[in-house]
Amino acid sequence: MTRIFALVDCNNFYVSCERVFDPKLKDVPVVVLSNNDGCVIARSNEAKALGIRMGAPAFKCKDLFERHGVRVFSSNYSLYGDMSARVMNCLGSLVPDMKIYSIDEAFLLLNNFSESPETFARRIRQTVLRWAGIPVSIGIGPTKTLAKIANRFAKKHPEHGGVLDLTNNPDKASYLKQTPTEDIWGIGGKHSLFLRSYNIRNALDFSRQARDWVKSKMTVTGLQTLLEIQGIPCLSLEDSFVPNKTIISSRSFGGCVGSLDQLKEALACYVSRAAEKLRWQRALCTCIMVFIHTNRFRKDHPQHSCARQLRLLHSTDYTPLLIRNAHDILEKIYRPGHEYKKAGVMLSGIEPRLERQLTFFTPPKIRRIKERKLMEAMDRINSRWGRGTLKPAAMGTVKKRKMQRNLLSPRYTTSWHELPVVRAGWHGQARIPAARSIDALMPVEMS
DNA sequence: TCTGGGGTCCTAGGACCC
DNA sequence: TCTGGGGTCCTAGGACCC
Repeated sequence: MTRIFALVDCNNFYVSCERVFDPKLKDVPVVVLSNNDGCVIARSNEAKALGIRMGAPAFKCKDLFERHGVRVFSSNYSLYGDMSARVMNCLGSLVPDMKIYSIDEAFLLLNNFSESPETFARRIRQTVLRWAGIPVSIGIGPTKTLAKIANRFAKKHPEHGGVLDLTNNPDKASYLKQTPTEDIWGIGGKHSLFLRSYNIRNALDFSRQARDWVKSKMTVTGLQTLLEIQGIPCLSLEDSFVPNKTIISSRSFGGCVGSLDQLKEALACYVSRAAEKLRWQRALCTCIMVFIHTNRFRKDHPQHSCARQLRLLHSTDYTPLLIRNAHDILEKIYRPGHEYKKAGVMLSGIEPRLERQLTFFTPPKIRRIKERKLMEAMDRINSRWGRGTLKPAAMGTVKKRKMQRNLLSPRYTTSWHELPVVRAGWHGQARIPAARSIDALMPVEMS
């Protein structure tokens, strides 16, 4: 049976989240910055029109921001994560087969509905807008890659009303022709330049290339993209609960860190966070990698970047053990006399807890139970009272590494103290209602 | 002065094993 | 002069995605 894939993509997601609660942001240029207010990672259409590039360093755009009155925000992941959950819950209530692809995207299967895929997609679009307050675009096609291409047109060209179906579309060739190779999902800058040298400039040109040639030049992943564009599905919807194969936790520092002790504290925080994610997916890891970098933009400073991996004696999710191992690695790779800008940890060799491979060094059951109870208690307390309520002492007690987040909006939906106020009335200063519709303020279940 | 964080998959080469 | 065949695992790097 031919499958019908739909890709639902939230428009300028982070900006849209800010706009739900602040109507003054409508029709004005808005951007959201990465951690430490470093780079531009989301732009409203008005900001895009000003020529602000994705990933542009914020300090280089400062003048432009001021000149055009661009509203600038630090990233507010509490808000975006919660809004994403609302959108996804909404989609999940409308279709049975769905795969969340990223914080702002999900693939759906649109087979077996009484309405036409396009009509149904328009209904999905309206529902998400009403329930979550977030505008989305929906592309439809016989493969995921074609659905992606359709989505691009649905988003860019308002005349489609936010939905485009490329399945059996008589104008498919024309749409492919209007899709530059670098805009094809799976073809990035390098391959796009390479294709250009062969005068392959758009998806239609690419779709006409020989399979053997594409495979030899772009490996099997390139071949997969070719077949998908030709309408032959290579990518399935997949299970939504496939565990990650690696878990990374890392940060750039607001300033620079030179001392081993400070790096150890930072690393303990990252390990602790990664181990939490590991336990969350009920898994254990067998490998741990630590990396540190100096600031690669400071050519005038001595540079050092190093990563080293260690295979653990037995699989684990026990934070103290992971911190100990991370510190051992750090001591081996650390070089005094350098100002480090970033550090991180990666856990890999991940196996489900229930399928644990015992080794000669696996601790006896009684100790494992003790460790499990300790971690469960810590996770429970932190989930009830907030992250970091209970933490390993190795993380330090004083917050020294401060992240730059000077332009943060309130956590409208996840903090009691920061809820939007409709009208202050009898108890003080007025905060104007923020939501586009009252539904946007309600948890999805209530709408 | 200031340049994010978290993932996936593929390939090649070296060390090592029998 | 001639020097096998078939594996695994690890590391490093590249390319891509959001």
